[in-house]
Amino acid sequence: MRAREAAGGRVRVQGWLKTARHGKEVSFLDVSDGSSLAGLQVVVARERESANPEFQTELQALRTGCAVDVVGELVESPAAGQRFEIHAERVTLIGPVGDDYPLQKKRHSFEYLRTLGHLRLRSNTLGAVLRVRDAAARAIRRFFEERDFLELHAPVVTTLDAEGAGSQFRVTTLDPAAPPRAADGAVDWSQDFFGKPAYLSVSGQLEAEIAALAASRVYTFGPTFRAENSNTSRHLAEFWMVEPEAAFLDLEGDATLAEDFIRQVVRELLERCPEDLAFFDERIEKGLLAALAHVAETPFERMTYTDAVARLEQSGRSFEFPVTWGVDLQSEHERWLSEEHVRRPLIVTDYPRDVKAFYMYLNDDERTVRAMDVLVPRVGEIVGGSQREHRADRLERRMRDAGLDPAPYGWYLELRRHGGVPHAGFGLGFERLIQFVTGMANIRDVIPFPRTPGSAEF
RNA sequence: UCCCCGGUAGCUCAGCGGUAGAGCAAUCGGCUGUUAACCGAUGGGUCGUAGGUUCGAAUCCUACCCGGGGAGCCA
Repeated sequence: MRAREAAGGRVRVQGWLKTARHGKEVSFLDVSDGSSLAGLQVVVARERESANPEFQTELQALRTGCAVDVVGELVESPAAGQRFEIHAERVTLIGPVGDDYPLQKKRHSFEYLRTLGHLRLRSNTLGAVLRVRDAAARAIRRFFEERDFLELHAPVVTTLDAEGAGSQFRVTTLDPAAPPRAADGAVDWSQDFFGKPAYLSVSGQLEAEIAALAASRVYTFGPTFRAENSNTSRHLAEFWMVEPEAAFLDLEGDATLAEDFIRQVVRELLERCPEDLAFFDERIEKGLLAALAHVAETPFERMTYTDAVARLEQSGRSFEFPVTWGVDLQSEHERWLSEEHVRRPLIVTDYPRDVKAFYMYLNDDERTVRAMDVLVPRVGEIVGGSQREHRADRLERRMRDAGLDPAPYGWYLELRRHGGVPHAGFGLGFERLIQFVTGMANIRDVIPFPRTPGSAEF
């Protein structure tokens, strides 16, 4: 249905009615097949159908939600509101709707639409989200392809315990009512499908490190699972994550990669989804287009954690959680920094060692690690990444300091002992990126089928 | 998981101790090259669930369920 350059010729359109306006002599149907925000206006002159008595009754049934098949001539529209329209020669009602069709030709609340997971994708907003998601996914793959990153298919089921990435969903085939038990009464996981406890992956990072130390540059793009009981507009139990990992890359290069990545994806979306983004700008978040253009054109701000803390302390603002060096930045701190202080995306680097994961590269000051977060206005943290600790002795010491048993991570240490090199990567929450570029307030409305605590429809 | 707010017609909401309302949708009719069209009429609700207070509860109290906002955790 994407608009053609010129009128003329016989065309066929199959889709669903957004709205129907019936007059005495003429009916107007707005047909959409979901390929674009704007539908196509179909003009049905009643006299043309007068030879078909059945059509008179069928026309009555044409209303919002119906599926139709239209054949007619594409002509320039005489009226304002659309460039082209179809003068119908034949309109066939393929799928009628009942009186109780729940989507109306008016604005619905997103809360209500969430109760209609099987129909909400037909709404303007969710349809636009679907198209922007698709365009963003393509832009992401294009970005990495241009930079010679291999797409790595990391496993969804894992037996790794990825420290610090939240609690995991267990994967098991054991009978929950009567699992096999060892002599001491504990569940005997050796009899489970994989012979040991298994989980849905919370991150592909560790596998990506393995691959990066073989193929230099890789990225994963796939679903990720967190069993955290998080009830916010920014968290899902199942979400998509992009995780590049590159050998011979330090933190500065990692931050540059993240910045180039976000700016290129935004730039491409501005080029490829102008209609949908204009809709979000008008209906969802005023000023969105200007903000995105600003992101595409302006370099991100960068500062160290230490610097960020100093600026927060000098801000004169009273925060609910006081700022002191050594504690992680709170949401309110991140928001002040990106939304009010620098007013654009911001990369904070070199966080205190104790607030970050054990695998991050320890700086010479022994107090901070080579970590970075990309903070964007409105959404907050969109990227978290680091240069990884590639020095085996330091890595093992940090595991012990963190209270971890190095034994299960033997392979991880071995990767460093055999041809280890400096390497770095980051994780980007795909849905948060979509929130950022669409202005959608709730993450549940930027994924077709959201999974959250207590909710997993379809 | 914690704090706050809310569940009244299909949808969005008003009513906040005295027996249920509006707009939109639906149904019927009218009008119109219309644009979330417009005009008129009609139908439609055991007021989230269960208890309690009261002569009387949508309205006050308690518990639970569901939804939203914020926080924590993080992407």
